[in-house]
Amino acid sequence: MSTISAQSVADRAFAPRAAVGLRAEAGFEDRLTQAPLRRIEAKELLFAEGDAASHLYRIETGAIALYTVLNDGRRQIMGFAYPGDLLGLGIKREHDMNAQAIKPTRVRCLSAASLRQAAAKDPALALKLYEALAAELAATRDLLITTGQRSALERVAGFLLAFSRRNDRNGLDPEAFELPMTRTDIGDLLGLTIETVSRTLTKLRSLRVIELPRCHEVRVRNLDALERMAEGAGQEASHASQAI
Amino acid sequence: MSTISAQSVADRAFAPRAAVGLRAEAGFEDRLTQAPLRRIEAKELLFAEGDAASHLYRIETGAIALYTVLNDGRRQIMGFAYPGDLLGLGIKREHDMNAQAIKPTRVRCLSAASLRQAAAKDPALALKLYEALAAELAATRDLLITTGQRSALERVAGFLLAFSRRNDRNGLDPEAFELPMTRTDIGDLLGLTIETVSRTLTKLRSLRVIELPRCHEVRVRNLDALERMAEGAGQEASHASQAI
DNA sequence: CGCCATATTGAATCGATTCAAGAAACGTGG
DNA sequence: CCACGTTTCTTGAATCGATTCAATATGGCG
Repeated sequence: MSTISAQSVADRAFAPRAAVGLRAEAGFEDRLTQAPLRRIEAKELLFAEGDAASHLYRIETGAIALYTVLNDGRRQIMGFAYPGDLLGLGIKREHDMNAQAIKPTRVRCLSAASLRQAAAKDPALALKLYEALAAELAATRDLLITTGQRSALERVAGFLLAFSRRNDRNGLDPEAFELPMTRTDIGDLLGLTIETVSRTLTKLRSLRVIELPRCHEVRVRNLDALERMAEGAGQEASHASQAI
Repeated sequence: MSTISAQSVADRAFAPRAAVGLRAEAGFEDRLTQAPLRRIEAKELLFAEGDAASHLYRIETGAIALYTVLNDGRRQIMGFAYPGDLLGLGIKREHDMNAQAIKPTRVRCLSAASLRQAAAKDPALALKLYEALAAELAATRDLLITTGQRSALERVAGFLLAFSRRNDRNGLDPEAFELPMTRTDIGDLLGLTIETVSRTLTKLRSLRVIELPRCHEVRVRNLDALERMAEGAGQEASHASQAI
């Protein structure tokens, strides 16, 4: 559910994929370390809808929200990008979304034109970009399942769980993390109002599943319960997985 | 909203993209016309979740639903694929979705392994695959906005509008089309129940926006109104697009 | 310290769902 | 070709989960 995150999808990916990635890694990583670094303040836009899609970005530190806005102001966040994630993978000449930092952020900027040229000559690089795009698609599909099918409790539980799992992958504490975004951001990601997000967090707290020392700080008290709630163990006797 | 459809996204794409596509078109099209044709009955699966992702498919005739099923049976349709659309664009070794024909369908089958090899040597082909994947991502994002932000009326109106526009692109009547899928399918795409889909269609009919000669046959009576409803002109005085 | 953003909580409402009953459409076999 | 059974669709009534509106509370920051 953390979306956009190539890492978050790695969970479900297969070993050979990583192996292929390694060959390309060298050249691509070189390219990135040489790429200019850009600093963005919280709330500043990295790019906006309609801007020329001149660069591919990689988040170094911080976090960025990707979103579109409907003509009446409703906003759908497509995902949050965290360190290591790539932004701007499309093939369009202009961005069709807004990318806004939700905290001070640093990104590496690669020229889209030269990257495209390089990819035409280097199949390993091309494959790497293809994989990154496929990962973004997988993350978007995850979120689609969430907004299309899940209850508020499942959405919020799943959202929190994604932080726990990301921490786990990164060797950090899977039972304590910070929410860098506002309740409004969470709501606009999950298709809920800010009030519902707040109420649902309160409910998880009163169920002793999480603690909220501060409103942007989460401590997981019962990871199993959180996982069950994300899967829809709201109240009903859990339907046997594949039983008839 | 018709999702997955490379065509449906072409609307929003830019001229140079098509130009680039043309060069690759020749080789790719050759490859496809030589590829074996497979016939699938209605309700038959082209592939299922967990199957080896051995092939890339292109729909020749018919229609296919792409979906995932949650452990408790809820189903999210990610999109419908129509003639010309590509299926199986991922990089994973196994499919992470089900592809089920919703009417008798014919598909061309390309070996994923050989295609991958060819793409490594032919940047134009690689770009074509990349574009197709980007189109699928764009379509999925559209659907995410729909399920995340829109009301039942907006969802159904937008869904119908996609058929109208597809017909328009194909030189067919934009005011008459057939719905190849069931109400259940529509509901599982849009994140609504079958009853809500039915009621909403009835509402559009009683508002004289559409006619339903048969339940799988739609005639648009007021395209403007349908477009307005898809954009959220439910009842409120439509907010000026970009006004402050 | 005090202010403005953000977050929480409550009460009333509303849109969509659920449960339930028919109606229509479809396919199949007589 | 019609009758039948089955599936799909429609419609109604009651319910429920999430939203809306409104009133505090909290907290980050100048």
